[in-house]
Parts: sequence; structure tokens; C-alpha cells
Amino acid sequence: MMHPLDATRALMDGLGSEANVCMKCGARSVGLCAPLDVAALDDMAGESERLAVEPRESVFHQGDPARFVYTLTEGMARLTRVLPDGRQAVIGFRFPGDILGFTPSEEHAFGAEMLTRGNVCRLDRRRLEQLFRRYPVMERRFLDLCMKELAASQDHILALGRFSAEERVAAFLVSLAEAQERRGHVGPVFDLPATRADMGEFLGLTLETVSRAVSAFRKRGWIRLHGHSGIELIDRPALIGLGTGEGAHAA
Amino acid sequence: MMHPLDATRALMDGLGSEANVCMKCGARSVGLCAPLDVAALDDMAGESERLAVEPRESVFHQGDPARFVYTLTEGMARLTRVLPDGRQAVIGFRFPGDILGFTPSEEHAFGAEMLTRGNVCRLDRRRLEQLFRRYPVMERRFLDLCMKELAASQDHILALGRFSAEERVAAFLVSLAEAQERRGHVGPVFDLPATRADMGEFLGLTLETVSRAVSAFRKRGWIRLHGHSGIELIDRPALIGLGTGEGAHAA
DNA sequence: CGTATAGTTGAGCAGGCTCAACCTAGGTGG
DNA sequence: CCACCTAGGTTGAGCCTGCTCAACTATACG
Repeated sequence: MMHPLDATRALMDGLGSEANVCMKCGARSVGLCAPLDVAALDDMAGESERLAVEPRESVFHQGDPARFVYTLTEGMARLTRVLPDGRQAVIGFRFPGDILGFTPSEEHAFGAEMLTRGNVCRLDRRRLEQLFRRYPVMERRFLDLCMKELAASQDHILALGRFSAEERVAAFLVSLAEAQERRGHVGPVFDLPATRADMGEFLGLTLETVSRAVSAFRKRGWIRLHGHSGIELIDRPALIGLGTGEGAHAA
Repeated sequence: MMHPLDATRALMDGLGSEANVCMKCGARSVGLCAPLDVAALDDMAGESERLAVEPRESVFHQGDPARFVYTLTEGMARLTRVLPDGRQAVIGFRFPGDILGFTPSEEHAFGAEMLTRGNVCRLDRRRLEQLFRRYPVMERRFLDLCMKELAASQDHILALGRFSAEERVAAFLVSLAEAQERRGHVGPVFDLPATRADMGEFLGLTLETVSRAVSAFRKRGWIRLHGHSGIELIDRPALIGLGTGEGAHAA
């Protein structure tokens, strides 16, 4: 059974999290390419293009024509969706190896902005369609990743609908740590490039409420903060307990 | 640009909403079969099995091995996910023509229960995999539907994170009506087989809050109730205005 | 060292939850 | 045929979590 924590977990993973090497990008881990043989990789590399992106810069905007599909090779990004009245929500976060902006529709349904400096590898969408025809296994892989992502979204729906503020923040912190560990991070201190506001928009909370939850965890000795973007999980089981909906309001 | 109302809208549509005829099921509208030619339909019908389901009966449970994929041919179903501590959420609703329980994983991540009497058409999952190999266009169709569903889930996430109680209920009512119209419903009165509790679990609200929102709409003359499961939208623009995040807390 | 951005903390408020009473409709059995 | 029973729905009163508004602190960067 999948826990709601896995919700956030998989939302962190985006489309594609297995390690591989994209010749052109030179990145260690590129989910998009994972199921391909050398010939296919060559095929793809010939058409892909590497771009550097600054912190707070957009990779693409909501409503842009979906001409390209991107692979994030370095840095952390957030996906945002805005309402007509200006209200905004963060749909998810993306890490190196994740795919950005793959959609069957004509426009991007959300925007992608970098939280840190980074790099993306850009591939023309029509080119990708050709690759699908040439390497059907790739399409199958996309379907599986998409279903995984869907399951993750459903868990996040559960979290937003049923979790208290502290439960959501705990789930977020644990899944952030796990996402980094899955990408090879070692050591107790993790990167937290998202601001309180980013986290709040992802978790359906205000930045003040996120701050209070983080402070509460700190005062309980569950976490330790290192500078403005470093965090250490001291009592991970406690956080996991909260973040998986195991007790508190238990039935 | 897609509005959050479309969120709920597409969550209502599930996987597959185009009309077609599945020989075995005899249903008018079966999304699963839509892109197939006659030979393929024959192929599928030979292995599918029709089942009648009672109100409140489960089609499958969360955690069940995912042996079958189902097409809902008659009736309305809800998809539910439960937490270790017993808290529960409704992930979405499904209507005739929608696909139930398609997943790449070994177990169903959520359960499906009927709200009304109905019928499902059951197909062995390994059989579906074979069909994918034989008719690749089907796999592509699943990918598109899955991405559409994913976009819908993201909109629902936005709604849960950013919408007030009345906004969520308004969005739900409009999308319910639209889902039925898209399936050929005519006339001003729609079916509302979901209880206040079902709606609340879908919208992240208590049943009392849903009831109060419905009463408020009724008192404003926006809707009229007909018996226990009929509802008429009198002032649809007002409901749409609320449900798409156009004003109220406008920025 | 000064400025801007991010974070913390407090006080008061309010939207939605809890708990509880009551209403209504549909089904059932005497 | 009608009284009862039950599941669903409505409405009210009070409370609590998380939001709002505001002041203040800490960190990063030029």
C-alpha cells in the first residue's frame, strides 16, 4: 500500500528518476533516455540542446506553446499553475533527471521556474514523437512514468484534503530528503532551496504556517537548520510518523 | 489556459470519454475501445466479461492484485483511497465509458465502489498488454488519456489548496453537470448519486460544510433540488464564476 | 556596511470542523 | 394501509486550526 508520504515523494520524482547518461547533456542521470540503447541515445543527442538557467528564471511559462520537452540536468525547479484571479499554487518540484513540460496538448498547462541555478536539455517535441515511433519502448516508459506520477498526484490530493499543517510539512521534508538520497546525496544535511512561500504554495498553506511548523519541529529536536538552505533531519521516524498519517487524529 | 474547474471536469471524465461501441459489453460508449478497428474490437470482446454491480458494492479494493482492467458501462462509481489511520478520501468519480483500475503496478492503489447499480466490463490485464503490442495506437491513446487525467489532478490539487468551501462545491456541481451532458444527457435536471459525505471526501470538506454550501446556493436561487438525487442548475454562470476562481478573494 | 530578501513570532480573527438535535423520504413489516 | 425504522440531509452553537496583519530579526550580496 502506498502512503500519502509517497505522494509527495513521487511528485518530487517527476517523470523519470532512473540514472543513465545522455551523451549530449553529459548529465549523470537522465530519466528520459533510460530505456534506450546507444543508437537511440545518439539519435536523440543529435537534436537536443543544452541551456543554462538562472535562479528564478522560467524554463517555460503557463500557456506557452508546448514546442519543447526538457530534461532537468542540474538544479531544482518548481512547477506552478495560476488562477484567473491571481491565486497561485505550486504543483510540484523537479530535480536533476526529471522531465519537464511533456504534454499531449498544444500549450503548457503550468509554468516551470528554477529555484537554483541549473541546466536543462531541450528536445523538439516533434522530434520526440518521431522517437516514439522509432523506439516504442520509450512510449511505454512514458506511460508508466505518467501513471506513477498520477498515483503520486492522487496521494497529494489526499494529503491536501486530509492532512493538518504539520503533517503536510513533515511529509514534505521527508520526501525532499528521500528525493535527494535517491539521486545519490550522502550526508545528513540536505538542500532546501524552496522558500517558505514555495512550500506553502505547494502544501496549500501560508508561509507563516510553514514557518511555524518548521520552528515547532526544530524546537522538538526533530530537525536542525544549517544556514538558509540546509536542513538536517534528526528524528526522521517522528517526521515519517506524522507525514504518513499514522496517528494524531487516528480513527 | 485550463481552469481549475476543468480540474474536477476531467477528474469526472476518468480515462476515456469518447463514444464508441464495445461488441461484448453492448455499451454505447467505451473509451477503451475508441481507437480500434473492428478486428481489434473482436479481439478484445473475445476476452472481456460483463459483470453487474450493486449500489455500494466494490468493483475492486485498494491493495487487491491488479489482475483486471474494467470499463464502466453503466452507473456511477467513486474511487477511494484510505490512510493507515482510517482517514479516507475520494480521489474521483467515474461515469459510463470510463476506465477503472488501469495501473502499471501490481496492486490497485485505490478502491472503486459503485454509487448506483451498474455494469462493468472486465478485461484481463495481461490480455490488455498483448493488445498494446498488437495495436500500438491503443498504448498511445492510454498515454494521452493519462496525461489528461494528470492535468486534471493537478487542477484538483490547486482547488484543494486554494479554493474556499463554496468555490469547491460550485466547481463540483458544474463539472458533474458537464460530465453528464458530455455523455448525452439532455434536460435541466441532473443525477447526483453522490451523498454529501462522498462530495465532502472528494472536496476535502465535511458533509455539513457541503450541505451548507448547497443550501446557500439553493437560497440564492442558483440551484434547485429534485428529490434526493436530482439537481437543477438555475444560474450556471454564477456557479461557474465561483468554481473557476474568478473573484471573491481576487488579487 | 547597507540594503533587500527571507524568516520568525505574536495577536486577533474567521472559515470550516465538531458535536448535537432534528427533519425528511423511502423501505419494511405488522 | 399505516407505523416504524433507517439512511441521508439540514441547521445550530461553539470551538480550533490556520489565516491575516504586523513588527521584528537574520542572512546574503553588492
